[in-house]
Amino acid sequence: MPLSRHFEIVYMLLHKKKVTADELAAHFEVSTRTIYRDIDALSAAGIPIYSSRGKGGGISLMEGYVFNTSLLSEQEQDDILMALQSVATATIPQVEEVLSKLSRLFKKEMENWIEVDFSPWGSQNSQRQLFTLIRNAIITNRVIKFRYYNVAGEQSYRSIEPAKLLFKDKSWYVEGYCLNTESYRVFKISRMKEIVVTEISYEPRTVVAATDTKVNDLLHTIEVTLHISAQGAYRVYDEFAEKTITQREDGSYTVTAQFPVGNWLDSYLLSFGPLLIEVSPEQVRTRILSHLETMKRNLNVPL
DNA sequence: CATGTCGGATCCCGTATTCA
DNA sequence: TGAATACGGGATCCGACATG
Repeated sequence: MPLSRHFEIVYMLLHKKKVTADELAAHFEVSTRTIYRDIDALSAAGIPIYSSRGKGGGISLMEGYVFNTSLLSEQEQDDILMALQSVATATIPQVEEVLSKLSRLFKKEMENWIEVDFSPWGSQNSQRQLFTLIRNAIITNRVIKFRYYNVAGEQSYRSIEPAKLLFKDKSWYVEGYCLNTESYRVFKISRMKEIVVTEISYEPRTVVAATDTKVNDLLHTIEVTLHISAQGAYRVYDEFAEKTITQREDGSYTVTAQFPVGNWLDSYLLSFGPLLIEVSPEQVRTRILSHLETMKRNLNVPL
């Protein structure tokens, strides 16, 4: 998928001012020729990328060019996802802006830019249908009713005026005005059962408050601090919001972010492999270590 | 259509050589 | 001695063709 590679190239260039085509080729496991074609595409898309020849040369961005890093902030990714999935609903102002920014960079099929995986942990195919159902309810302004299980496992029946679909931490959420509690709430789609789109229509309410905290409350999250080596730059900038990242003097990164507690977090952290230098808090570190011990035993690696 | 391979062109730069 | 020139290695660039 070339578009995501284009993004990564730009991000690498932002943080290492000069990179040779060979390095990029090795990093992406493609040929240098392909890298040059990417550079071509990027500069054709209006990114001030240039390369200097000869010894000590390499590919770099124009001096002083500050890429709008908010381009990839979590919020905007969410917006893009939403926009891509429900093109007709473009009622959220930021979406327009983000899409035009993107289309300026990548004029062509940006449908492929992000792969939406509706079933990250298994074969929950039904989530896709739910998603479509809720999306249609939003578009047509219909109240939906459903049975809901909260974090504590308690169930309740809700009627909401759905306002917005959110994609966060690998799951879909619907935000809406809950008629039972008369307030805006966020619901995790996978915990919604027996969803019914009613005939009752509603007038879209004016302001939908941004609800990062609400979503986090819902998720049982924990604040985790990661120390990731400089070689992990592309993952850091790909996967974390700008404001959570601090670069150290030696080029490595410290990231502090909210994560959902559980096995997913463990696998996620393990996926960093040698890029991960430190992790806190202690309880998370211990879990990772015990996973590694188990793996060692399973694979019969001598201690 | 994106990618890889090949071959060659071109450039930059440090170093060695030549020349006035 | 100092300036001009030659050379070679490292790097970008590009076209043509093959592959899947």
